[in-house]
Amino acid sequence: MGNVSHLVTRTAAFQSSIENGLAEGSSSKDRQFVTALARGLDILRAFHAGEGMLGNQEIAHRTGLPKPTVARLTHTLTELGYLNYIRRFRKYELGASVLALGYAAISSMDVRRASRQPLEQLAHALNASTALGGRDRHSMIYLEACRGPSVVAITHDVGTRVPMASTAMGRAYLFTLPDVDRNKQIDAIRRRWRDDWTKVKAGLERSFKELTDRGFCVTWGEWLPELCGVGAPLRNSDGTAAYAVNASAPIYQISRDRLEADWGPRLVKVARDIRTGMAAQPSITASAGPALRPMMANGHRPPMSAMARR
DNA sequence: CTCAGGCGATAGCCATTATC
DNA sequence: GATAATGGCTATCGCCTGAG
Repeated sequence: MGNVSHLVTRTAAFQSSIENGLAEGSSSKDRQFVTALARGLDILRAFHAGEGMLGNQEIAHRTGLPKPTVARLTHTLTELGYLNYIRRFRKYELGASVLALGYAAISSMDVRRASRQPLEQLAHALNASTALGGRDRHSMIYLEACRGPSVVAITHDVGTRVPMASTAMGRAYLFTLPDVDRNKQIDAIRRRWRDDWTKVKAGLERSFKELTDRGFCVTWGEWLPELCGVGAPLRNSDGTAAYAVNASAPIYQISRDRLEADWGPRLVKVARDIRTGMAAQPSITASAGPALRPMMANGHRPPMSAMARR
């Protein structure tokens, strides 16, 4: 495999790469598509984990929106609690209402509960980082993340976004999509990486062959040069690929042979165990709701948004 | 302390688009 | 098709910082 580290050599570089054309996927002819809403959501997406505050100028740069438009939207989002304005720095940070949305989404995912224990056990057994991911437009986003006892170099947490094209998790997800959906995603990837499409395509093809032959794929320094990993798809009971799992570690900690002979088969088994666990568990709304949403004194449950605002 | 320069925010106007 | 809402462009204002 050639050196493709220049494609995306840092997480920040990847984050920048997804900054442009955020509202893509919409059709100008689609009368049901509300552009203003999409733009508002794009502004929220401009904020990345660990980056702190952003000013309107930076948001405008990241989203490709005009500054006055950004100013209006950030004002509106602030009024609604989705952004906080820090007067001292004249910048914005994500507000509590965003957390409420994220919490509401993540707490209702059966797959996340079913995956936690198997991923934790695997992370400890391999001394690796393991994760469950789902699609986020043309990226993968971590829905669960576990770390082995002495993994020092990888600090990806829940909410981390990684590229679909150059990670084992993303390729595993792509592999099991229905043809029509996969082709759409690959078209988008080709547009995004048009300058390096030959290399990206070669990587995808190699991974798809591995997935066909063995049920998992291996990446070696293709996203971050110091990182390697294996990925496996996680299909819904109806056969569609809704998620993917991975195990990753710094390159110096592991040999490629061991990735292929040991980690891959183990990850495939974990994916199978998670799917079995999902089938055995009742819906979150029936089983975990009370534990997640404590009763108030009057016997009512506080709304999620109210809990997150505290 | 003053001033200039840089940066970010926004008001005003007008064109375009969405909605009814 | 009428009206309201949205968005883009430009100019300007205000704040901050560093130099003198």
